[in-house]
Parts: sequence; C-alpha cells; structure tokens
Amino acid sequence: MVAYAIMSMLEPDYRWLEGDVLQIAPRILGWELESQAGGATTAGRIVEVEAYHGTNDPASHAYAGRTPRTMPMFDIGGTVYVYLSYGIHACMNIVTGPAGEASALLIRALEPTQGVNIMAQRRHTTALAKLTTGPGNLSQALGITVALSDTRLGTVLSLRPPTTPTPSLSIAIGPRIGISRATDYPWRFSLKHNPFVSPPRM
DNA sequence: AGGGTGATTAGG
DNA sequence: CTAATCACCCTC
Repeated sequence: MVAYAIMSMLEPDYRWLEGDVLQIAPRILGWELESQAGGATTAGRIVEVEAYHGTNDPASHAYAGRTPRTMPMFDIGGTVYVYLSYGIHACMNIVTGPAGEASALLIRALEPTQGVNIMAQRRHTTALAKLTTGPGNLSQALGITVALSDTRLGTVLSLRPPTTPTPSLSIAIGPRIGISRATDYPWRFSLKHNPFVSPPRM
C-alpha cells in the first residue's frame, strides 16, 4: 500500500490516454510537454495536435498494418511514437487507446514555457515564434529524436496538466495538414488565436 | 512555388 | 535491388 502510494507519486498517471483519440485530442490542448532530452529541461504548452485514427484511417502510418517503424503505435496509450519525415524532421506522436488500436496524436505546435535559451540554440534562431511551431521544429527544440520512439511518457518526455482547463469554445477544429489521403477529416485541433499554431491558422 | 533530404515500404 | 512516397521546412 505504501509502495503503491510512492509509485503513484513518482509515476504520473497516463491511463486517460487509453481512451478514444478524438475525445483526447481537444483535452490534451493546454497540457505541458516537458523534455529531459540532451541533459536539459525544455517544455511547452501543447497548442495544436492532429488525430490519426488507427488502421482504418487512410492517412495514418498504421493504415498499412504493423511494420517495424509503426510498431509503437500498436502499443497502449502513453507510448511515444517518433518518426523521421523527409529524412530530416523528427515528428512526435502520443499513442492513444488500448493496445492494438494504433491511434495517435501528432504534436504539431507548442507555446514555449521552459528552456527558451536552449531551444533557441538548438533551433539556430532567437525568434520565439519559430522555436516550437511545426512538428519538426518542436522536436528539434526539445531534443526529440527517433531514439525516443517506443519509450513511455514519464521517462524522458512527460506531460503536466494545465493550471486552468481549456474552454471548448476556444478550440478550433479543421482538416489535417500535409496529407494526401482523407484530407477532409476534421481531425486537427488547435487553440484559437494562439500565435504559436502553425499556418494555416483556423 | 520549388527543392533538399534520407528512412521506409512494396514490388520485382 | 529499384523506385515511389512521404503526418516537413526553408528560401525564393
């Protein structure tokens, strides 16, 4: 009992990520994504995500079934899935749902909260607006690489809840960006009027 | 609007 | 082995 209480304090509870990805997507806005990668603490509030809905979503990497790369997507909610895009950009996803479902949220933009100087060094710019906007850019800022794929939230990467809940009226919903299939699904979620959301803003 | 960049995947 | 395809980003 005591051991369980201590474990609960040390390990944040990510079981809420085992639900439906389309329910979780708006809820995760406002949460802080914190990284200990590279021996420094960097973090930002999540302001934009896209939902990828398992093996039935033509735009999802899981659509083709289980492959070596996408294996983490088939693990339980709270697993981290990072893939390399166009040979350059590491893009980070948080897996949702039960094991076998392969749904995930692509983190598309953050509002910087911790380690701004380090992020500026890694991004080779001091422009705050360019640090953590776009999935490849935020990974570079937080030191996220494909080496972190198939890890679990609560190790190198972790989530911290928002201080105030996000009103549903302040959430914009629209089609996903940069895909060639299922382009009409309204599965992109962002905070309205937030300057760190990637273009096109909604 | 166009191109760099290289892993990943299916197909021969 | 080859070739196509990319859940991107920067510069022009």
